[in-house]
Amino acid sequence: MYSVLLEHIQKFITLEPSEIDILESSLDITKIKKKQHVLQEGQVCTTMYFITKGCFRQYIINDKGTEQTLQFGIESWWITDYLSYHNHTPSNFYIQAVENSEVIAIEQPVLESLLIQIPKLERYFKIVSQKTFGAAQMRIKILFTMSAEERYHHFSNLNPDFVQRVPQYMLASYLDFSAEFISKIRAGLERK
Amino acid sequence: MYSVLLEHIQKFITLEPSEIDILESSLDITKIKKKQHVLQEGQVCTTMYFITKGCFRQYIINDKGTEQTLQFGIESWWITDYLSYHNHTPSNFYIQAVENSEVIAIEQPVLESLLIQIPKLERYFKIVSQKTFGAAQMRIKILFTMSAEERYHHFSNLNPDFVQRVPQYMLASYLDFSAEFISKIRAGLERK
DNA sequence: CGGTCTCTTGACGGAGTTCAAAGCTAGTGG
DNA sequence: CCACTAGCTTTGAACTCCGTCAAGAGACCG
Repeated sequence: MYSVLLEHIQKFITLEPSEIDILESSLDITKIKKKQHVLQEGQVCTTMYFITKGCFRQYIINDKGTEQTLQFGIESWWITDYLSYHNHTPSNFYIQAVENSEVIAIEQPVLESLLIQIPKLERYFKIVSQKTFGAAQMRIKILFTMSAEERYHHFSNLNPDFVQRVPQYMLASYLDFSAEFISKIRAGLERK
Repeated sequence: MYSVLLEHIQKFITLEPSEIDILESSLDITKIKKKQHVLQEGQVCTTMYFITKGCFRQYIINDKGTEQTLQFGIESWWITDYLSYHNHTPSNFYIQAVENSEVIAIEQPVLESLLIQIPKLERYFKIVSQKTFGAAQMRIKILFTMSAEERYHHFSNLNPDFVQRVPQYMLASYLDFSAEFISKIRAGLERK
Protein backbone atom coordinates (compact mmCIF):
# COMPACT_ATOMS: atom_id res chain seq x y z
CA MET A 1 0.00 0.00 0.00
CA TYR A 2 2.63 2.44 1.11
CA SER A 3 5.17 0.90 -1.18
CA VAL A 4 5.18 3.91 -3.50
CA LEU A 5 6.30 6.12 -0.62
CA LEU A 6 8.67 3.58 0.91
CA GLU A 7 10.37 3.03 -2.41
CA HIS A 8 10.67 6.75 -2.97
CA ILE A 9 12.24 7.28 0.45
CA GLN A 10 14.67 4.43 -0.13
CA LYS A 11 15.92 6.02 -3.30
CA PHE A 12 17.60 8.55 -1.04
CA ILE A 13 18.13 6.96 2.37
CA THR A 14 18.14 3.43 3.82
CA LEU A 15 15.40 2.45 6.25
CA GLU A 16 15.61 -0.23 8.95
CA PRO A 17 12.72 -2.72 9.13
CA SER A 18 11.69 -1.18 12.46
CA GLU A 19 11.52 2.24 10.82
CA ILE A 20 9.37 0.86 8.04
CA ASP A 21 7.01 -0.44 10.73
CA ILE A 22 6.80 2.97 12.31
CA LEU A 23 5.98 4.56 8.98
CA GLU A 24 3.37 1.99 8.06
CA SER A 25 1.60 2.31 11.37
CA SER A 26 1.55 6.11 11.27
CA LEU A 27 0.30 6.63 7.74
CA ASP A 28 -2.76 5.93 5.74
CA ILE A 29 -4.02 6.45 2.26
CA THR A 30 -6.87 8.79 1.40
CA LYS A 31 -8.81 8.71 -1.83
CA ILE A 32 -9.44 12.08 -3.42
CA LYS A 33 -12.03 12.40 -6.16
CA LYS A 34 -11.38 14.32 -9.36
CA LYS A 35 -11.95 18.07 -8.85
CA GLN A 36 -11.86 17.74 -5.06
CA HIS A 37 -9.65 20.25 -3.24
CA VAL A 38 -7.12 19.44 -0.52
CA LEU A 39 -6.24 23.11 -0.06
CA GLN A 40 -8.17 26.30 -0.76
CA GLU A 41 -6.94 29.87 -0.96
CA GLY A 42 -7.09 31.54 2.46
CA GLN A 43 -6.64 28.30 4.44
CA VAL A 44 -3.47 27.68 6.40
CA CYS A 45 -1.80 24.62 4.91
CA THR A 46 -0.89 22.13 7.66
CA THR A 47 -0.55 18.98 5.60
CA MET A 48 1.93 17.50 3.19
CA TYR A 49 0.53 15.24 0.49
CA PHE A 50 2.43 12.43 -1.14
CA ILE A 51 0.68 11.31 -4.31
CA THR A 52 0.54 7.52 -4.64
CA LYS A 53 -1.88 7.54 -7.54
CA GLY A 54 -3.38 10.12 -9.85
CA CYS A 55 -2.63 13.73 -10.55
CA PHE A 56 -2.96 17.05 -8.73
CA ARG A 57 -2.43 20.65 -9.59
CA GLN A 58 -1.73 23.80 -7.65
CA TYR A 59 -3.51 26.82 -9.10
CA ILE A 60 -4.64 30.34 -8.45
CA ILE A 61 -7.54 32.43 -9.66
CA ASN A 62 -6.29 35.60 -11.33
CA ASP A 63 -7.86 39.07 -11.55
CA LYS A 64 -9.98 38.09 -14.52
CA GLY A 65 -11.38 35.11 -12.65
CA THR A 66 -9.44 32.58 -14.71
CA GLU A 67 -7.69 29.63 -13.14
CA GLN A 68 -3.94 29.45 -13.70
CA THR A 69 -2.08 26.27 -12.96
CA LEU A 70 1.29 26.86 -11.30
CA GLN A 71 2.32 23.27 -10.74
CA PHE A 72 1.31 19.73 -11.49
CA GLY A 73 2.08 16.72 -9.34
CA ILE A 74 1.83 13.04 -10.20
CA GLU A 75 2.76 9.72 -8.63
CA SER A 76 5.70 10.00 -6.21
CA TRP A 77 5.52 13.76 -5.91
CA TRP A 78 4.97 15.70 -2.73
CA ILE A 79 2.57 18.57 -3.02
CA THR A 80 1.84 21.28 -0.48
CA ASP A 81 2.18 25.03 0.01
CA TYR A 82 5.52 25.23 1.80
CA LEU A 83 5.24 28.93 2.57
CA SER A 84 1.89 28.56 4.26
CA TYR A 85 3.04 25.37 5.95
CA HIS A 86 6.18 26.90 7.47
CA ASN A 87 4.91 30.40 8.23
CA HIS A 88 1.38 29.43 9.26
CA THR A 89 0.04 32.07 6.91
CA PRO A 90 -3.08 31.78 4.71
CA SER A 91 -2.29 30.11 1.42
CA ASN A 92 -2.43 31.88 -1.92
CA PHE A 93 -3.16 28.65 -3.72
CA TYR A 94 -5.69 25.96 -4.43
CA ILE A 95 -4.57 22.34 -4.62
CA GLN A 96 -6.97 20.08 -6.47
CA ALA A 97 -7.13 16.55 -7.83
CA VAL A 98 -7.10 16.49 -11.63
CA GLU A 99 -7.95 12.77 -11.68
CA ASN A 100 -9.37 10.37 -9.15
CA SER A 101 -6.34 10.03 -6.95
CA GLU A 102 -4.84 8.60 -3.78
CA VAL A 103 -2.55 10.42 -1.39
CA ILE A 104 -0.75 9.87 1.86
CA ALA A 105 -1.73 12.97 3.81
CA ILE A 106 0.59 13.78 6.70
CA GLU A 107 -0.46 16.40 9.20
CA GLN A 108 2.27 18.62 10.59
CA PRO A 109 2.23 17.14 14.16
CA VAL A 110 2.34 13.61 12.79
CA LEU A 111 5.23 14.49 10.55
CA GLU A 112 7.15 16.18 13.36
CA SER A 113 6.69 13.11 15.51
CA LEU A 114 7.91 10.88 12.66
CA LEU A 115 10.92 13.12 12.19
CA ILE A 116 11.80 12.69 15.86
CA GLN A 117 11.44 8.91 15.68
CA ILE A 118 13.30 8.64 12.36
CA PRO A 119 15.63 11.64 12.19
CA LYS A 120 17.18 10.55 8.93
CA LEU A 121 13.90 11.39 7.24
CA GLU A 122 15.09 15.00 7.55
CA ARG A 123 17.74 14.09 5.01
CA TYR A 124 15.16 12.57 2.71
CA PHE A 125 13.02 15.70 2.78
CA LYS A 126 16.08 17.89 2.38
CA ILE A 127 17.14 16.11 -0.79
CA VAL A 128 13.62 16.05 -2.21
CA SER A 129 13.05 19.74 -1.62
CA GLN A 130 16.45 20.75 -2.97
CA LYS A 131 15.78 18.81 -6.13
CA THR A 132 12.31 20.30 -6.37
CA PHE A 133 13.75 23.77 -6.03
CA GLY A 134 16.31 22.96 -8.71
CA ALA A 135 13.44 21.95 -10.99
CA ALA A 136 11.66 25.23 -10.24
CA GLN A 137 14.80 27.10 -11.29
CA MET A 138 14.83 25.24 -14.59
CA ARG A 139 11.17 26.04 -15.03
CA ILE A 140 11.86 29.74 -14.60
CA LYS A 141 14.71 29.47 -17.07
CA ILE A 142 12.36 27.93 -19.62
CA LEU A 143 9.70 30.58 -19.03
CA PHE A 144 12.34 33.25 -19.57
CA THR A 145 14.04 31.92 -22.65
CA MET A 146 11.50 30.07 -24.77
CA SER A 147 8.58 31.40 -26.79
CA ALA A 148 5.12 30.07 -26.07
CA GLU A 149 5.31 27.66 -28.96
CA GLU A 150 8.75 26.43 -27.92
CA ARG A 151 7.54 25.84 -24.37
CA TYR A 152 4.67 23.77 -25.70
CA HIS A 153 6.89 21.57 -27.86
CA HIS A 154 9.56 21.28 -25.22
CA PHE A 155 7.09 20.17 -22.59
CA SER A 156 5.23 17.81 -24.94
CA ASN A 157 8.47 16.15 -25.98
CA LEU A 158 9.65 15.71 -22.41
CA ASN A 159 6.28 14.50 -21.14
CA PRO A 160 4.48 12.85 -24.05
CA ASP A 161 2.26 10.74 -21.79
CA PHE A 162 1.46 13.41 -19.30
CA VAL A 163 0.03 15.86 -21.85
CA GLN A 164 -2.66 13.28 -22.60
CA ARG A 165 -3.74 13.21 -18.97
CA VAL A 166 -4.75 16.81 -18.41
CA PRO A 167 -7.13 19.17 -20.24
CA GLN A 168 -5.34 21.49 -22.61
CA TYR A 169 -6.54 24.64 -20.91
CA MET A 170 -4.72 23.55 -17.74
CA LEU A 171 -1.59 22.80 -19.69
CA ALA A 172 -1.84 26.16 -21.46
CA SER A 173 -1.99 28.08 -18.19
CA TYR A 174 0.87 26.00 -16.76
CA LEU A 175 2.99 27.00 -19.74
CA ASP A 176 1.79 30.59 -19.35
CA PHE A 177 -0.27 31.19 -22.43
CA SER A 178 -3.95 31.24 -23.30
CA ALA A 179 -6.08 28.17 -23.96
CA GLU A 180 -6.84 29.56 -27.43
CA PHE A 181 -3.19 29.76 -28.29
CA ILE A 182 -2.59 26.06 -27.77
CA SER A 183 -5.21 25.41 -30.47
CA LYS A 184 -3.44 27.78 -32.79
CA ILE A 185 -0.12 26.04 -32.26
CA ARG A 186 -1.68 22.72 -33.17
CA ALA A 187 -3.49 24.16 -36.16
CA GLY A 188 -0.18 25.60 -37.31
CA LEU A 189 1.40 22.18 -37.13
CA GLU A 190 -1.09 20.66 -39.54
CA ARG A 191 -0.27 22.98 -42.39
CA LYS A 192 3.14 21.64 -43.25
CA MET B 1 33.36 35.73 11.37
CA TYR B 2 30.94 32.89 10.88
CA SER B 3 28.34 34.55 13.05
CA VAL B 4 26.09 35.29 10.09
CA LEU B 5 25.87 31.59 9.30
CA LEU B 6 25.67 30.45 12.92
CA GLU B 7 22.86 32.87 13.62
CA HIS B 8 21.02 31.76 10.53
CA ILE B 9 21.32 28.10 11.49
CA GLN B 10 20.13 28.85 15.01
CA LYS B 11 16.98 30.45 13.71
CA PHE B 12 15.89 26.93 12.80
CA ILE B 13 17.75 24.49 15.06
CA THR B 14 19.72 24.66 18.32
CA LEU B 15 23.46 23.97 18.22
CA GLU B 16 25.59 22.69 21.10
CA PRO B 17 28.85 24.54 21.80
CA SER B 18 30.77 21.50 20.58
CA GLU B 19 28.87 21.59 17.31
CA ILE B 20 29.66 25.26 16.89
CA ASP B 21 33.33 24.35 17.31
CA ILE B 22 33.09 21.73 14.60
CA LEU B 23 31.50 24.20 12.24
CA GLU B 24 33.99 26.94 12.95
CA SER B 25 36.94 24.65 12.40
CA SER B 26 35.58 23.26 9.14
CA LEU B 27 34.62 26.47 7.43
CA ASP B 28 36.26 29.52 6.13
CA ILE B 29 35.34 32.70 4.41
CA THR B 30 36.32 33.51 0.86
CA LYS B 31 36.27 36.97 -0.65
CA ILE B 32 34.77 37.20 -4.10
CA LYS B 33 35.33 40.31 -6.16
CA LYS B 34 32.55 42.02 -8.05
CA LYS B 35 31.92 40.30 -11.42
CA GLN B 36 33.86 37.20 -10.40
CA HIS B 37 32.13 33.88 -11.08
CA VAL B 38 31.79 31.01 -8.63
CA LEU B 39 30.02 28.85 -11.22
CA GLN B 40 30.05 28.87 -15.01
CA GLU B 41 27.71 27.19 -17.47
CA GLY B 42 28.94 23.69 -18.31
CA GLN B 43 30.74 23.14 -14.98
CA VAL B 44 29.43 20.60 -12.52
CA CYS B 45 28.47 22.46 -9.37
CA THR B 46 30.00 20.80 -6.30
CA THR B 47 29.83 23.67 -3.84
CA MET B 48 27.17 25.41 -1.81
CA TYR B 49 27.74 29.08 -1.09
CA PHE B 50 26.43 30.90 1.94
CA ILE B 51 26.62 34.65 1.43
CA THR B 52 27.90 36.48 4.51
CA LYS B 53 28.36 39.80 2.76
CA GLY B 54 27.48 41.25 -0.61
CA CYS B 55 25.23 40.15 -3.42
CA PHE B 56 25.23 37.42 -6.06
CA ARG B 57 23.11 36.53 -9.01
CA GLN B 58 22.41 33.38 -10.96
CA TYR B 59 22.02 34.05 -14.67
CA ILE B 60 21.98 32.50 -18.09
CA ILE B 61 22.93 33.74 -21.52
CA ASN B 62 19.99 33.44 -23.89
CA ASP B 63 19.89 32.79 -27.64
CA LYS B 64 20.43 36.44 -28.43
CA GLY B 65 23.53 36.58 -26.27
CA THR B 66 21.85 38.63 -23.54
CA GLU B 67 22.31 37.84 -19.86
CA GLN B 68 19.15 37.04 -17.97
CA THR B 69 19.17 37.01 -14.19
CA LEU B 70 17.11 34.19 -12.72
CA GLN B 71 17.85 34.75 -9.06
CA PHE B 72 19.55 37.16 -6.70
CA GLY B 73 21.08 36.25 -3.37
CA ILE B 74 22.14 38.54 -0.55
CA GLU B 75 23.40 38.18 3.02
CA SER B 76 22.17 34.97 4.71
CA TRP B 77 21.14 33.30 1.47
CA TRP B 78 22.46 30.05 0.13
CA ILE B 79 23.19 30.01 -3.54
CA THR B 80 24.07 27.04 -5.73
CA ASP B 81 22.72 25.02 -8.64
CA TYR B 82 20.91 22.24 -6.82
CA LEU B 83 20.19 20.22 -9.95
CA SER B 84 23.82 20.14 -10.99
CA TYR B 85 24.89 19.56 -7.40
CA HIS B 86 22.62 16.55 -6.87
CA ASN B 87 22.75 14.98 -10.31
CA HIS B 88 26.40 15.76 -11.06
CA THR B 89 25.35 17.17 -14.41
CA PRO B 90 26.83 20.25 -16.11
CA SER B 91 25.16 23.40 -14.91
CA ASN B 92 22.95 25.58 -17.08
CA PHE B 93 23.80 28.65 -15.05
CA TYR B 94 26.38 31.22 -14.16
CA ILE B 95 26.69 32.41 -10.58
CA GLN B 96 28.46 35.73 -10.20
CA ALA B 97 29.16 38.34 -7.54
CA VAL B 98 27.25 41.56 -8.20
CA GLU B 99 29.22 43.39 -5.47
CA ASN B 100 32.47 42.70 -3.69
CA SER B 101 31.29 39.90 -1.47
CA GLU B 102 32.19 37.25 1.07
CA VAL B 103 30.94 33.69 1.12
CA ILE B 104 31.34 30.51 3.07
CA ALA B 105 32.00 27.99 0.33
CA ILE B 106 31.31 24.40 1.33
CA GLU B 107 32.47 21.63 -0.96
CA GLN B 108 30.22 18.60 -1.22
CA PRO B 109 32.56 16.19 0.67
CA VAL B 110 33.06 18.70 3.47
CA LEU B 111 29.33 19.21 3.75
CA GLU B 112 28.63 15.48 3.79
CA SER B 113 31.15 15.05 6.57
CA LEU B 114 29.57 17.89 8.54
CA LEU B 115 26.15 16.34 8.06
CA ILE B 116 27.46 13.09 9.54
CA GLN B 117 29.00 14.87 12.51
CA ILE B 118 25.96 17.11 13.06
CA PRO B 119 22.98 15.24 11.65
CA LYS B 120 20.51 17.87 12.74
CA LEU B 121 21.94 20.13 10.07
CA GLU B 122 19.89 18.01 7.69
CA ARG B 123 16.84 19.59 9.30
CA TYR B 124 18.26 23.06 8.86
CA PHE B 125 18.87 22.51 5.16
CA LYS B 126 15.48 20.90 4.76
CA ILE B 127 13.68 23.90 6.22
CA VAL B 128 15.78 26.38 4.25
CA SER B 129 15.21 24.62 0.95
CA GLN B 130 11.50 24.14 1.54
CA LYS B 131 11.14 27.84 2.25
CA THR B 132 13.23 28.69 -0.78
CA PHE B 133 11.02 26.50 -2.93
CA GLY B 134 7.95 28.19 -1.46
CA ALA B 135 9.42 31.54 -2.46
CA ALA B 136 10.05 30.24 -5.98
CA GLN B 137 6.38 29.27 -6.22
CA MET B 138 5.35 32.79 -5.23
CA ARG B 139 7.75 34.14 -7.81
CA ILE B 140 6.09 32.07 -10.53
CA LYS B 141 2.70 33.26 -9.34
CA ILE B 142 3.83 36.86 -9.69
CA LEU B 143 5.30 36.24 -13.15
CA PHE B 144 1.99 34.70 -14.20
CA THR B 145 -0.43 37.24 -12.82
CA MET B 146 1.19 40.66 -12.93
CA SER B 147 2.02 42.86 -15.90
CA ALA B 148 5.60 44.02 -16.34
CA GLU B 149 4.82 47.37 -14.75
CA GLU B 150 3.05 45.74 -11.81
CA ARG B 151 5.99 43.42 -11.23
CA TYR B 152 8.33 46.38 -11.12
CA HIS B 153 6.25 48.29 -8.58
CA HIS B 154 5.55 45.20 -6.52
CA PHE B 155 9.22 44.31 -6.30
CA SER B 156 10.36 47.89 -5.65
CA ASN B 157 7.85 48.28 -2.84
CA LEU B 158 8.86 45.01 -1.20
CA ASN B 159 12.59 45.62 -1.61
CA PRO B 160 13.15 49.37 -1.65
CA ASP B 161 16.77 49.09 -0.52
CA PHE B 162 17.70 46.20 -2.73
CA VAL B 163 16.70 47.89 -5.99
CA GLN B 164 19.37 50.51 -5.27
CA ARG B 165 22.06 47.86 -5.06
CA VAL B 166 21.87 46.33 -8.52
CA PRO B 167 22.01 47.79 -12.03
CA GLN B 168 18.62 48.25 -13.55
CA TYR B 169 19.29 46.00 -16.49
CA MET B 170 19.82 43.08 -14.10
CA LEU B 171 16.64 43.92 -12.26
CA ALA B 172 14.77 44.16 -15.57
CA SER B 173 15.85 40.70 -16.66
CA TYR B 174 15.03 39.28 -13.20
CA LEU B 175 11.51 40.66 -13.57
CA ASP B 176 11.39 39.34 -17.14
CA PHE B 177 11.25 42.45 -19.24
CA SER B 178 13.73 44.45 -21.27
CA ALA B 179 16.17 46.97 -19.83
CA GLU B 180 14.57 49.63 -22.02
CA PHE B 181 11.16 48.97 -20.57
CA ILE B 182 12.23 49.82 -17.04
CA SER B 183 13.17 53.28 -18.29
CA LYS B 184 9.79 53.66 -19.88
CA ILE B 185 8.02 52.72 -16.66
CA ARG B 186 9.96 55.38 -14.80
CA ALA B 187 9.37 57.98 -17.51
CA GLY B 188 5.68 57.16 -17.34
CA LEU B 189 5.68 57.81 -13.61
CA GLU B 190 6.95 61.35 -14.04
CA ARG B 191 4.04 62.50 -16.12
CA LYS B 192 1.42 62.60 -13.43
C1' DC C 1 39.86 62.45 -17.93
C1' DG C 2 39.12 58.66 -21.20
C1' DG C 3 36.77 54.66 -21.72
C1' DT C 4 33.46 51.43 -20.36
C1' DC C 5 29.27 50.56 -18.34
C1' DT C 6 24.59 52.02 -17.68
C1' DC C 7 20.33 54.45 -18.65
C1' DT C 8 17.07 56.94 -21.76
C1' DT C 9 14.07 57.90 -25.81
C1' DG C 10 11.35 57.05 -29.91
C1' DA C 11 9.68 54.50 -34.00
C1' DC C 12 8.14 50.26 -35.45
C1' DG C 13 6.79 45.48 -35.32
C1' DG C 14 5.18 41.16 -33.71
C1' DA C 15 3.99 37.42 -30.46
C1' DG C 16 0.38 36.35 -28.02
C1' DT C 17 -4.31 38.08 -25.84
C1' DT C 18 -9.12 38.93 -25.81
C1' DC C 19 -13.70 38.32 -27.21
C1' DA C 20 -17.32 35.98 -29.27
C1' DA C 21 -19.38 32.26 -31.49
C1' DA C 22 -19.58 27.74 -33.03
C1' DG C 23 -18.22 22.93 -32.96
C1' DC C 24 -16.86 18.95 -30.36
C1' DT C 25 -16.72 15.33 -26.63
C1' DA C 26 -17.61 12.77 -22.72
C1' DG C 27 -20.00 11.86 -18.72
C1' DT C 28 -24.58 11.39 -16.54
C1' DG C 29 -29.10 10.28 -15.71
C1' DG C 30 -33.40 8.70 -17.49
C1' DC D 1 -28.19 2.96 -24.68
C1' DC D 2 -29.57 7.15 -26.15
C1' DA D 3 -30.06 12.15 -25.36
C1' DC D 4 -28.69 16.02 -23.00
C1' DT D 5 -25.70 19.09 -21.09
C1' DA D 6 -21.63 20.94 -19.26
C1' DG D 7 -17.10 21.16 -20.20
C1' DC D 8 -13.59 21.57 -23.50
C1' DT D 9 -11.50 22.98 -27.98
C1' DT D 10 -11.32 25.56 -32.22
C1' DT D 11 -11.37 29.70 -35.26
C1' DG D 12 -10.86 34.40 -36.77
C1' DA D 13 -10.56 39.41 -36.25
C1' DA D 14 -9.08 43.20 -33.70
C1' DC D 15 -6.04 44.78 -30.46
C1' DT D 16 -2.08 45.63 -27.10
C1' DC D 17 1.73 45.17 -24.42
C1' DC D 18 6.19 44.97 -24.66
C1' DG D 19 10.49 43.81 -27.42
C1' DT D 20 13.88 45.27 -30.75
C1' DC D 21 16.90 48.40 -32.81
C1' DA D 22 19.53 52.37 -32.95
C1' DA D 23 21.54 56.38 -31.27
C1' DG D 24 22.76 59.36 -27.82
C1' DA D 25 23.43 61.00 -23.04
C1' DG D 26 25.08 60.21 -18.45
C1' DA D 27 27.82 58.32 -14.89
C1' DC D 28 31.22 55.94 -12.76
C1' DC D 29 35.95 54.19 -12.07
C1' DG D 30 40.64 53.50 -12.52
